[in-house]
Amino acid sequence: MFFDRGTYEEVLMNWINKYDATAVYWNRNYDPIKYHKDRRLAELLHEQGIIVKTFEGTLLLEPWRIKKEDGSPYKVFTPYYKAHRKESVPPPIPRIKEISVFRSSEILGLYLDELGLLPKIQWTSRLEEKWLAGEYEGFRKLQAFVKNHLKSYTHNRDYPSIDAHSSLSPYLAVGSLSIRSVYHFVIQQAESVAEPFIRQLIWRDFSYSVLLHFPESIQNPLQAKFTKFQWLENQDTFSAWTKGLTGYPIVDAGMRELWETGFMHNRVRMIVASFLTKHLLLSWQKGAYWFWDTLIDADIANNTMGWQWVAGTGLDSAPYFRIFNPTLQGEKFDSNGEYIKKWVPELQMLPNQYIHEPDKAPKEVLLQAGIILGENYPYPIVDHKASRIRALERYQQIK
DNA sequence: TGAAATGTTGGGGCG
DNA sequence: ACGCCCCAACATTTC
Repeated sequence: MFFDRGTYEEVLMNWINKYDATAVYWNRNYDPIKYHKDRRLAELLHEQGIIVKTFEGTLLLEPWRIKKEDGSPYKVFTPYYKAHRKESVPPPIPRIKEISVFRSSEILGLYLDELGLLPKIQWTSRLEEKWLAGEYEGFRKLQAFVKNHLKSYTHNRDYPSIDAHSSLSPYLAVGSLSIRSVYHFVIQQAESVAEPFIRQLIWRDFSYSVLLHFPESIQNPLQAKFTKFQWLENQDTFSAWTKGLTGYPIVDAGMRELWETGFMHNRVRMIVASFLTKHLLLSWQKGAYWFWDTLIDADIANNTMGWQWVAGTGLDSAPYFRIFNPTLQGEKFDSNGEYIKKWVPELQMLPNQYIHEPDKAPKEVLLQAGIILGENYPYPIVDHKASRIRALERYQQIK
């Protein structure tokens, strides 16, 4: 791998001239901005007489491949999924054994640290502990997942304290692991074992298909009527949310897991997103931007679709009245508080009975657990019942 | 990929 | 023994 500095057209043309390159190969990228940039680059290279070959390495099927009979894009997942399933996913291209281009010692790139991009403060150490980069590590995770967790995936995937997910999302997001390799590895298992996971992979294809047809949905609600929705502006509640200081343990645990590891369990992503948009009435765009900034697996299509789904502004999204109760969600999916205690250590001594609502615990119990509400753990920043009613009223106006 | 409110049923306590 | 009430427990409707 080599580094250089400059706009990518400049750098590439410079290298092409320097090494007399005759062809440039790359994998297509479907982030709308990058996609158009790549298209312009291809034209530029073409004009210069350079051969350009691009490949599919990001999705199971190209985002324009699955369309309804009338040629319009699917807007609902299940029919998309069925149509997708009728197509066959091409196998990955075999590994290239040898590239006879030039010796890598002849290439004069910059060293990574010459770019001045490495952080001066060592904030990445927790991330590096959890995530090893590269295809080898991604494939190792895939093997371990299929061997140990795929069978129980459907049953366990909603429980954040159980290690039942694949952990492949960062590798897929940055492209260090080919999704087609993942597909063809998983599909060797019995259909009933493989299919629930494949279905999740197809959500990813679906989100790219939607994004391709509605690129402005990164910024704007897919349902136009939500353009006039008045989200609140409140730096205090937003800041409490980002720091995991909302007083709702499951929300706080999720936000702190995100901050420390760049990852958050999917069930908890839905809970914290629902809390931001419904309980705090802060815009999903604000939440999406925070996720984009902090998630190691940040993926523009998945992120956009996920947030629009929760906020109820998307095409095939949760109805406006579907508001998660953070206490109930905690009780259902982290019943013994294991996940909460891992990420919110100040609640570690609190008995399970009160772990999802510390503010309901009797004084003696809190004292015993070393918790002083308002000092080392916050009171709930909003009242659940009141915020639920407030959100329903606001959303009702849009309906 | 919800939760709350409301409706229905049936067992048990009790006069 | 019987009717009445209470209220879980479950089902349905509504937001």
